Amino acid sequence: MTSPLKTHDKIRHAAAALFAERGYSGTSMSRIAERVGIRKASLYNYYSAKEELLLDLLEESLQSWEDSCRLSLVAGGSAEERLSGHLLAVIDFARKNPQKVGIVRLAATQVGGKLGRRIAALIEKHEQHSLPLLSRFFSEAKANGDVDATDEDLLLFWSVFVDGILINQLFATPKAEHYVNRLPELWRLFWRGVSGEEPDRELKG
Amino acid sequence: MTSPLKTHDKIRHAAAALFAERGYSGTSMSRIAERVGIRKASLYNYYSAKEELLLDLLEESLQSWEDSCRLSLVAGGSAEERLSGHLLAVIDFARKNPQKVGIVRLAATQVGGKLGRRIAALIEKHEQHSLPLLSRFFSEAKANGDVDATDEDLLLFWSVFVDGILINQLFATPKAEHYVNRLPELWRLFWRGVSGEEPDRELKG
DNA sequence: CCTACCGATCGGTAGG
DNA sequence: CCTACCGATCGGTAGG
Repeated sequence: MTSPLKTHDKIRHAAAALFAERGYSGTSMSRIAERVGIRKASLYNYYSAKEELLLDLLEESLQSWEDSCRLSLVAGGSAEERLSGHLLAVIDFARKNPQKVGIVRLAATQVGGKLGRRIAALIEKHEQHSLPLLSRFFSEAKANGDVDATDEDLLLFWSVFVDGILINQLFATPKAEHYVNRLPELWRLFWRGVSGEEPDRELKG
Repeated sequence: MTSPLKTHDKIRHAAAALFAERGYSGTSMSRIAERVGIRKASLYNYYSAKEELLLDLLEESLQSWEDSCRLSLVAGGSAEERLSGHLLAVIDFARKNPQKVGIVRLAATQVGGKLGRRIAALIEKHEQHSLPLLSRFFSEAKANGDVDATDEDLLLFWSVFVDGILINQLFATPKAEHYVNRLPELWRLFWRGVSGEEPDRELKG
């Protein structure tokens, strides 16, 4: 019973796909319009400029990513269970929404100019929601003796670990499944690093 | 006694800086020429097309990266010393050559079309030099009991770790120094993950 | 949502 | 290494 997409949503989908594939400058408004099946000028009924279209997509990508991953971290269970659950949520989101991750990656690399500054501000705004949550998680885990390092180092190691997985999943596209299949092993090495001990149970995806 | 740069080198420097900042499509041949101080048409005495310019820069970046990091892995010392030395070499190269790393990142994201295929082929060619070296390192380390995981998992965990650090260093540019200062702590967590034991000595950059 | 159009700029070539 | 130029396309607007 899926109703046909409204034009505005078709624009979002077409633009997300093209931006993620070809980059911001590499994607023209005409090509987006062509994929939607309308004329370029009609796009300007929905967005006043190409820049606004990208920022709308970025905002939505960041928001839905945050929404998909926040809960897992504050759910019940041991620190190990909660953090591994969070990892699975992040990876799962990236697998199911490669274009949204692509938009975030694209935006993050667009550092120059006014557009770059607006993007940086948007990303920072969202980090102010997600980082404190992680920070609190690690301090509690440390207080409980579940992990063995300062909160700051744990947060850093976590960022490195997650970003590294995402990058490898995103770039080595033909081998992306390979990485996902190896998550339990990667998790074992990661958890041994942060806790100094073997994980209690194997990660299951 | 640094002699003035020849035009060809000026072109390479200007193009690398602009590509790294603005991306491939976001950088025009006129702008490159402008920064060099010549006319756009003159660029075509050095490169037959914009595409060739990017590929030349990419080849050179990959080659000099490889040259800077290969030795550290096959030097003398314990497995821990060699791998941590290799990590320092990689990070140090990235710090000193942000534009070269930027070119590689840019190129890796350019997946579509004929250009994307040529880039992928170039990157794959270079991986055929570097990956076997790492692979052999991990198998020997495992045979010696220095690490505790399969070679394949170690290689994967290593890639994730290094790429994660590079990404965080590249993107969170204002805080890049912060990451570099935390390398010893990150290394400790990483090494505990791969070996199951505390490192013998602190990493020194 | 369209046709018709704007000035600017794109990558690249001719010819010297 | 230059001037002069090419056709194509860019983001965006006017007006309906």
